Amino acid sequence: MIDLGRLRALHAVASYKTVLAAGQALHCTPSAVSQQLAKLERETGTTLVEKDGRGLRLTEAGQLLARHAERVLATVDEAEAALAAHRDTVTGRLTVVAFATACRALLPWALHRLASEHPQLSTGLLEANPHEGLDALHRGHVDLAVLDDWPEAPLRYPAGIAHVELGWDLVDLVVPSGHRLSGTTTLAKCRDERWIAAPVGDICHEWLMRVMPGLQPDFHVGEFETQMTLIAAGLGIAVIPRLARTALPDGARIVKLNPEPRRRVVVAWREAAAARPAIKAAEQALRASWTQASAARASRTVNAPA
Amino acid sequence: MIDLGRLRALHAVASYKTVLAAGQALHCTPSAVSQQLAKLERETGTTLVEKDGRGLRLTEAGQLLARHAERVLATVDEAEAALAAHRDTVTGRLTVVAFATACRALLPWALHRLASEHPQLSTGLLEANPHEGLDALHRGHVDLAVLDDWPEAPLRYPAGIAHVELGWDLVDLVVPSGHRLSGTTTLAKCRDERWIAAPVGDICHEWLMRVMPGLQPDFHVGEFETQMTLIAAGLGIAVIPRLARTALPDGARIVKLNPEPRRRVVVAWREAAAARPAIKAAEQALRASWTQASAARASRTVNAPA
DNA sequence: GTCAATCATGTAGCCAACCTACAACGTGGG
DNA sequence: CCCACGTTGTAGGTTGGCTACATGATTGAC
Repeated sequence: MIDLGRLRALHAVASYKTVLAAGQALHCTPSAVSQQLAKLERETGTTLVEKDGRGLRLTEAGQLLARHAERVLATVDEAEAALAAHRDTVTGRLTVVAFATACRALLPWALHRLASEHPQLSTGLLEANPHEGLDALHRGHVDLAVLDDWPEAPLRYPAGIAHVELGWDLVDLVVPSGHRLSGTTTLAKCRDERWIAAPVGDICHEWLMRVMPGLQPDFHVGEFETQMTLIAAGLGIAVIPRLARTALPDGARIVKLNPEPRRRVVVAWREAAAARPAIKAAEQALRASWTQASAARASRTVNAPA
Repeated sequence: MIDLGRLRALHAVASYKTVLAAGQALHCTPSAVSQQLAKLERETGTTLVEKDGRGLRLTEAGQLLARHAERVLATVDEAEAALAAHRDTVTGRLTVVAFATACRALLPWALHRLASEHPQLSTGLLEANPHEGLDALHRGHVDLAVLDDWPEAPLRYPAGIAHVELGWDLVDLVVPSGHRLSGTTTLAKCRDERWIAAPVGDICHEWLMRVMPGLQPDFHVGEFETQMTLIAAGLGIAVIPRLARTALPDGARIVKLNPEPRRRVVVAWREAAAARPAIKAAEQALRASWTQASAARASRTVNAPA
């Protein structure tokens, strides 16, 4: 197939009328241009230029090919321009995986912000636990992952996955209103309570087992709202991250823990896609969403203290 | 600017989904394809492919560029196809230069034939003497030349000009009906006649001076028709090529010469343009036109003998 | 008419780019 | 857990392009 360099040479000669000028335009010697033309003629089996006095003149075939060359070069230019535009535009499709609480408390605002700031970006959301999320990210099923990373059961980030910390999510002990515990306590002192935990396999359950080995919860419930309802009904106690807590139902109250358990909330992406503007924009949106949620929690705590 | 080979590699990977298959399609090793992709990524500063299990997957930027690559490659294909079609099509513009007599006796039929057989060909005609014609051909002002080449004053064909003989045009002596000469004669015996010749500078005049050195014609007239009218009026004698002779006017008759003077009629073109189909087609048309004119002269001679 | 300027085009040689062969690595399936 | 599959890195040979210089041809001026 025809080589682009040859087409460029022909086009330059067609434009500048002389091999010398074409060479200057292409930043090379006229000899190089001449050789390119000669090879183009050999390769196409066509006479493209003819001598014309001191200079030369394109034959009809040469003019024909020069016109086509112009189209080809223009098309290549378009491709480059489109790629350059894509390179620094938040566009395309961005799929995010997040753990359940983040899906509820963080992602709606983040995705809304993203959509309004970047209309060309189409978004998607997948709820999954951090292990699944990391795997989905690694396999390219999603472009961004929002993960909860417990210090006592830390995640393993595969090579090629970059991550940054969004912030720390503190964990409170929630007990029925009339419960004996009050003020500040430690998890060790709660070992004999009736526990409400996440289902087996859930990372929260895994963490709890790691923090309190041998504990045998009486309830296994995934949604924190349900856990709180169970607490308010006086059936047991549970540890609940603040990000997951909306309003405290009647019949439940908070007991501070010391040391305060906490999990890291992390945003992760493939390093290969790190340069993509959509990734950076999404991370910014998540960060904004995080500070907004933190502020909301703070004001809620002030307005309705435990 | 982007290289075509890289675009081809990307397009092949986009089409065949795997570097291996793309390599087979491009008749090279997967390593070569991989390297092309890597360079394309470096050059564009964009991530175009990402690993996906055992194989790989195009990023959005990769898909974008692959789509554009398809357009580019298609445009290049069009260019090649157009050039190939042009290469073996009688098309474009063909300008012919011819000496005066050929313009009248040969070219009308030849150009007509050419136009009817090859509607895509546009033709042009320029009347000029052989020297001017050869120069115009050499300079590229015309594409084909029909020349009269007198053995006694032969043309010099510059390098790069090819020519073939179309045929020989015999020359007769034409005298007034009541003239003393009859049968067969020689030019030498006519030296003392009143001569009608072409204008000074005309190749026919040049030839006559070469054949009969020192001759001083009394009349200098370019058109042979006029010469014959002068002869019929009894004003002198002249040598007239058969190609230029239409009907013999009353008052003029032919005297055969021995040896019979003759001129070669030649078709010439630039060797650089020899491959052009229009050149060959025009030469064929001229040849057909020549045999047709010869046949017409023969029948006219039979029907109206001197 | 001659001479100088201008322009294209060969040639030799250097250099960069490309491709192949081979090995190493990671992945998915039995 | 191992094997097949696919990509990617590396070394080496080859091709191809470009430069510098010389040559040939043409034009215009003195």
